[in-house]
Amino acid sequence: MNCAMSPLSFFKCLSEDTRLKTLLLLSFADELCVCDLTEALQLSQPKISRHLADLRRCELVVDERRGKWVYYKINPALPAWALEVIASTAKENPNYISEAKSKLSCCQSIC
Amino acid sequence: MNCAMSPLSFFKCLSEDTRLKTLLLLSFADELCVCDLTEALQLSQPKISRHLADLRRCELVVDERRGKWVYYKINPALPAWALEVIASTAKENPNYISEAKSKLSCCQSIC
DNA sequence: ATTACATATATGAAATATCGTATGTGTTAA
DNA sequence: TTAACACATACGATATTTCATATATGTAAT
Repeated sequence: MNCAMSPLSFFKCLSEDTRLKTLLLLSFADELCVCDLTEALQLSQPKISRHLADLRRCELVVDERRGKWVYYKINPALPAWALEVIASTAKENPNYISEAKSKLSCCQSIC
Repeated sequence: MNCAMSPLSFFKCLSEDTRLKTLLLLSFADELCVCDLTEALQLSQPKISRHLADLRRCELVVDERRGKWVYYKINPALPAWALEVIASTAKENPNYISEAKSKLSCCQSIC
């Protein structure tokens, strides 16, 4: 996935299960590290990491290293319409992420 | 593309250029036939038709035959959040469809 | 019935996306 | 400086999507 912020590349990012769930979880959690996501989604670390790299390349998320951990959050500089798509999708589709969300109740990187 | 209305299949529909432009055009034009879309997007009839079939399967659009023509419109029964995603994407990304829109000024099926 | 036109689908080839596994990089603590 | 941990990336293999081309279906008019 070969980005440049356009509606098409934006939706391409949202068109894969791991990336979509990651974005929706971030829309609730504000900030998560890679190990939180591997726990929540029950997926391998390289798989999570690869999809986070896609999201970074499209500038849908920004990362920040703090010590051993790398924290990701939704890019606050995204256009308003894009932020709203993510927020309303998260809000209106609770079932899609409820299971992952429950495994996030106590973040690995904090607790 | 193997649908059932879920956020994931919704965004998969929006993740391809032809399908996304088709939806955004429909969001302006209300109703278009296949030949309008081939004109506006300058693409082959089977290509348009195939993508419309995907959109139908996911229930993002509904079709109605009237005489020789088949008219498509956005499925009015879509959940509100999905309708809003389409509408706000169309509104906030005028450049993405301006060229196609200009070739639609006089619909083939009507004029 | 035959023709013309609008649209739909089947088929295999080509392009693209995704994945598991192995390995590399950066950080911390001993 | 070594070890342990968190994360990133490279590499093939596989799966999925997309496409062009050919052909089928449905409608209307003759």
